[in-house]
Amino acid sequence: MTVFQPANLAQEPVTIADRLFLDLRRAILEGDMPAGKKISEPELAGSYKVSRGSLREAISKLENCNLVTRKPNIGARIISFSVAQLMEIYQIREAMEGMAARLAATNMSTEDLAHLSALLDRQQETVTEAERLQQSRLRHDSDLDFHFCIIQASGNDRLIRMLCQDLYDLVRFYRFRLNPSYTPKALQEHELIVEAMQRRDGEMAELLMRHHIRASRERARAQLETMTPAERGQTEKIS
Amino acid sequence: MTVFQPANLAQEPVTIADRLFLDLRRAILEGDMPAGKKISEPELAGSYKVSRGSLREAISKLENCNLVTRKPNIGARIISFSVAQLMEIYQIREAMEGMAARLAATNMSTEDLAHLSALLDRQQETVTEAERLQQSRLRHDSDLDFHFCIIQASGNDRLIRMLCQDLYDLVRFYRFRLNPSYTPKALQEHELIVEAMQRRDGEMAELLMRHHIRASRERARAQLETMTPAERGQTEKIS
DNA sequence: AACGCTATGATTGTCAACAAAAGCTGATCA
DNA sequence: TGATCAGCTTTTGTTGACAATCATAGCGTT
Repeated sequence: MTVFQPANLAQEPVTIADRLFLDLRRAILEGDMPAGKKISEPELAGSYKVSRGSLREAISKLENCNLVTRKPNIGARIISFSVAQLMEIYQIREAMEGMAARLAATNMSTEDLAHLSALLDRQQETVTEAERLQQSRLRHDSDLDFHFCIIQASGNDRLIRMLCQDLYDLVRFYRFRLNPSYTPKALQEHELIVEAMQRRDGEMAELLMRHHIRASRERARAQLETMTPAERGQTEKIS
Repeated sequence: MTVFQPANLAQEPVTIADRLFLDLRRAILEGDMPAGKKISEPELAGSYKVSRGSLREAISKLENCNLVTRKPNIGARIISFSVAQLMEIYQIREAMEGMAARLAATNMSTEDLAHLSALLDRQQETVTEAERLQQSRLRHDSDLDFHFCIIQASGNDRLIRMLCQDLYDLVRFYRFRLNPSYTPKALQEHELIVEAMQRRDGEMAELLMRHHIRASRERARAQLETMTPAERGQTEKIS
């Protein structure tokens, strides 16, 4: 089995609650439902033409993905945005993806490594192309692909689930709203990581991955500080 | 707020599904429900005197804790036991708790550090006492307390939640069934970690924590290999 | 005018019945 | 004898109605 599968671990939804969960998740991630908004069960159930029971099950799944929070007898609401939380996520990714890179360095098959390297080459071309088209989302997606590949190659199933299912939904949530600038530097860091993995140097791969994520965190922080208060206002924590 | 609160983050359950969730979780963790067993909704709902709706909500919460798995149209079952999965958990803890120790080294208040040091002293006494009474569970609980304190002191709320809510239920699940021997060596390693934190040396605290968890993993692995096939048979993966 | 209390409306939690799917039993046929 | 399929049973998914809880607005009191 190769690790090069689409980032969307798309298992065909068989149940109504499942389909609803996927729809709602997409809506939240892509900003169709504003961050921090309270969820009205009767209203949502009506607009999606499902019963409240199925909706509650879908909401429960969203809670697993950390995309909504629920309080007893009060209700659910979309998570709200905070810079502090984004920094926390970067810290966790630093630790976990560092470990993933270490494991991937020894576990990844040579052909998968070749594919990963090819992916980077394509990205190099895409960067200039995307730059021209102003399609930053293109670059972001390929950035996510890179990280997904390495995580998948770690071989640690639980690590994969914790990252891909639990944490990366949050990453997408923030990424969509921040639309961070994606510097060529990040691509260089990616290449260094792959080179270490090609040398099967797990220790170095981990160090480089941690450095890369820490650097990304600082780039995001710097970008946030340049944003106008108005831009941040929409996204600031609502509590 | 001090980090020295009971490991059971006990918020009084207000809803039936909540209370049921806590009951079931305890039952699973303490082995009242055998690992790998299929959950019959009508049966469980009957024995706990609740409706299937509430039960399903509780099961959904158990799924979040990674204590049960659910397949559509087939049902839920208690997670089953596998050595490979236990090793995976140790790897994740190595990465995440290492980061927690690094953060705690700079965040922890001096008085909390003093408390932690005192906790270790008490454990030192308790070890001999427990040794005499053959109450290995005593030692394990205090081991968990140690790790909980450092995680809580990291200050990273999401890291705390991912570890304390998601991963440590699994740790307890395995710990109850393996009943691992708790060597004095582990206590020494704990002391080294605290000393590094007292020096506010986050880098070293992380290294020592990672070393400690890696060593614990190898101790667990070694102990597993000495177990008879019969002992392991009850706990082996049922698939 | 400000604070607290009460009644009302809306929302969430809970339940039991219905529909659909999976698993099993036993009969049939090669 | 063995496999296959039909029909039945059991289990899960889904729904709408009922009960409990929370938020709000209006009133009265200090």
